[in-house]
Amino acid sequence: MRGVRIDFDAAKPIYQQIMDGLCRAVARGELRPGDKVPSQRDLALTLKVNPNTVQRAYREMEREGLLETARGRGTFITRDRPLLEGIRRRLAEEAVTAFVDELRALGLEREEMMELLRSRLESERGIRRDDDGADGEETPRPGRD
Amino acid sequence: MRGVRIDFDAAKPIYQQIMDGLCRAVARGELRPGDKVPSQRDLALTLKVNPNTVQRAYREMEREGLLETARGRGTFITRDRPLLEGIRRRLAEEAVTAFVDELRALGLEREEMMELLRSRLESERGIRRDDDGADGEETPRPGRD
Amino acid sequence: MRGVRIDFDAAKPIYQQIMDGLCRAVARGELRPGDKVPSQRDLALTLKVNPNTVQRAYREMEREGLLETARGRGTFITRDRPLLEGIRRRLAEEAVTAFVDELRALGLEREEMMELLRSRLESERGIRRDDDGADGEETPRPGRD
Amino acid sequence: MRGVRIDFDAAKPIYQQIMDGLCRAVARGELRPGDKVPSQRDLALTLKVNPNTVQRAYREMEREGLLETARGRGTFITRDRPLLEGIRRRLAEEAVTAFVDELRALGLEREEMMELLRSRLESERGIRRDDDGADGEETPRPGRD
DNA sequence: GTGGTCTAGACCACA
DNA sequence: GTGGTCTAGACCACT
Repeated sequence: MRGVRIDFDAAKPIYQQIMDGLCRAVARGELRPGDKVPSQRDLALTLKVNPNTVQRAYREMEREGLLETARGRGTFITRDRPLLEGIRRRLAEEAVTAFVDELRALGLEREEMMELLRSRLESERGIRRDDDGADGEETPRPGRD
Repeated sequence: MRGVRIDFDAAKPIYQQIMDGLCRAVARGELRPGDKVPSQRDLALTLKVNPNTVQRAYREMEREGLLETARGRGTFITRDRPLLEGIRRRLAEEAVTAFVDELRALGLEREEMMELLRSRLESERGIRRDDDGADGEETPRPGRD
Repeated sequence: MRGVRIDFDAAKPIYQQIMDGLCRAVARGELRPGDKVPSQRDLALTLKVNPNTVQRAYREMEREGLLETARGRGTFITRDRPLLEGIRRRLAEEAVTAFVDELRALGLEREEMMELLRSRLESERGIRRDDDGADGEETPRPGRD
Repeated sequence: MRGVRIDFDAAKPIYQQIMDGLCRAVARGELRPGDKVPSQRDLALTLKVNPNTVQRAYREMEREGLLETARGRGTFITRDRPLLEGIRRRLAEEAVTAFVDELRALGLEREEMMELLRSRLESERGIRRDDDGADGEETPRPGRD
């Protein structure tokens, strides 16, 4: 859960930011099938948001099948691995679609898109060196609780 | 303005969808510096939206410098080419940033991102033929967020 | 919306009672595809519940596809008639299933079930005379009939 | 007690599921007046639930008069046959009430209700053969821990 | 301590 | 005026 950061000024609602954070934590393997996620109250405290907001995020994710709640015991990552993998796939596909659609709408050709991405990844190579943590991604995490 | 499609169920506000559509039309060269854009009333009619909504879109774009209003004569794309190019650049950069950030959050490496994009562009090569390349909206699904 | 009554003492959450009431109003044809449903605030006032509670009911029904919201204009019954009919069918099927399962668990045979239902319908024939339309509740709570 | 199945994901509290299961076992004659029921510990083990949960179920049933505890000897089904029969009757009546109310809310007429039930019983005739008739819960869902 | 429901009231964005 | 989000805090039920 280390990677979840809330941007209170973002256009995206907080509860969706929480969902995104959790989805990605699972996609990255930081949270594994069957793992317990923080209690609504705990997560609310650490993120400094209202418990209701966390609850909404959890509820929506339960609807998607990502989470399962056990009355009085807590909330858990589903053990349905195919579903988890499907979510990861879907998120990646959506990212590609958004990228390609947007750039095509701007009139870029295939080669330009590839080049744009390549140069970005290249230029970031140097930058992302010391900042591992400012972004919160890509670092292997220790076991929780 | 052919490429502007309004999705009334999308999460994104309609006035922003209009702004996006216009920005992209300019970026693509479909609308050129100094061109007259449709009157607010006309655009509202063709898009079947509330005139207030078009007005808001135009107002915001005027604030950005993209549009200029000549009282009594209509509204025009600015002739400030650097500004137009800047907008295009900004949109493209934002798209790359969103793409890279999202995929990194999912744990993908540089090579995987490149590969993902390449395969998508490859697979689309045959498919996209009839639909003019003027799609421009991320998710064709209704209602969700 | 006439049939929606809230039982604040029922075990079933209020927002679900609202959902039930609306579903049934649609099933009965009282609300038709494309109809506008009361605004969250209005319904909250008439039912004397908190607007948030109505909102939750609406949100869940939107998720089910029964409702559609148009930004700033209101909330509407979906025009997807097959879906509506499907909901009606599902509700009826679930009722039958619950009935049969429960009575079978009590050891009743087919004929007994039929007889039980017949006698109930028979005995109600006289009672239900004046109160038609003022029903819409399912709770087997005290003080009825 | 063979018929008691716990659905940990169901909306209904586990202790009530236990109560339901026991009530029905008695109603079906599987458990007879004066019979000893499993100790709280044993039942908790076989159902894989928390002993507290079984305790609560037993406590509530004792309150209803269905169970009687003989200190040091165990817990027994009451010998009060009228009370047992009353419970059975009550459960059956409640089932009928729920059924009729729900279908009426959907706008069905008496004849349609009868027909709906008849067709269901008919169609099940062939299917139910192997599974002992001891199902008793509405929605069969997976999910365990 | 866990999640679930509900209220009251605030603020925002959209049409 | 419409729905959407969020907070604060209360109370409940289950384990």
